[in-house]
Amino acid sequence: MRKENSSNAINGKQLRGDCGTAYTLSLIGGRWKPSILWRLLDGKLRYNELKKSITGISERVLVLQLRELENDHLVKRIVYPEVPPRVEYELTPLGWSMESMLQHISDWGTMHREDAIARQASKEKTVAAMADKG
Amino acid sequence: MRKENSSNAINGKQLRGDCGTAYTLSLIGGRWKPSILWRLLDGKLRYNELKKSITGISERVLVLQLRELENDHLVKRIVYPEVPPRVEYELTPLGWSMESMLQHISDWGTMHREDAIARQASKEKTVAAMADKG
DNA sequence: CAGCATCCTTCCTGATACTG
DNA sequence: CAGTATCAGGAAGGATGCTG
Repeated sequence: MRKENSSNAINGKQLRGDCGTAYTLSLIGGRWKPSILWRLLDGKLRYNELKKSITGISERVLVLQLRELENDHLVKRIVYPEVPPRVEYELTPLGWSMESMLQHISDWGTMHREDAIARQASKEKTVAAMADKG
Repeated sequence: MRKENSSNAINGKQLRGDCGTAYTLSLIGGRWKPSILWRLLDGKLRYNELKKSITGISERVLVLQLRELENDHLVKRIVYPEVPPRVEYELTPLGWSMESMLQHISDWGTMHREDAIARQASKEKTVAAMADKG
């Protein structure tokens, strides 16, 4: 993914050595990877189904992320030698081993996102009130 | 952080709405944030202690990430009005609420990083063997 | 259908020098 | 001590057009 001799990559290695967290995040930290994995938890999907279900992703990025997930052995790519072509993506056992972890992450996010939104709203309210006065 | 009108930011919002996972990752997905949080799980630390304990991080980045963590209410910044100045960072209750999740993520990473390294090694061995033959 | 190639923009990161 | 300011480089992400 990264040039191995860039200081970027070197620091990344130190981090991975540092603790497992960084390693895990290097796998699922991509912008769209959680969405992809999340959808595949419901079962295998075709390329086009993935594309349509993830609003806003570009083809280029989708393919890139899928290839990375494939390289990391989280996702399996199955090509059917047909015309028209058909390609399906499904989680590998390693991918499935993430299920409870993804659930944990999602739960935390869902729970605390509410708080964050409430905080944001009250903040904007305060700003609005100040603007009213000023 | 991002310009709100960029398509980048819009897609980010959709993602956050998509599932809690993306929200959580937007908080801890930064390159150095896991390291920072991880260290603060051992107790509060001064700026310089953090800097020294995280090898390779630049001051600028450390400050930026700390500010983001502060804005997200994961970390509290305590300034002591002394000379020389002293600033300590500690986890907020919200930060502490991440503990088991971070542990989960770290455990997964530690466990499966071994596999990945082994895979990588056997791959390189194969390549080397092929090079020997060829 | 499933994707690759190309070009472009934005963002992130790091190094260096300076300050209250 | 605990930062800030500025600049540069590289990586990630996006838009579009084309192909087996």
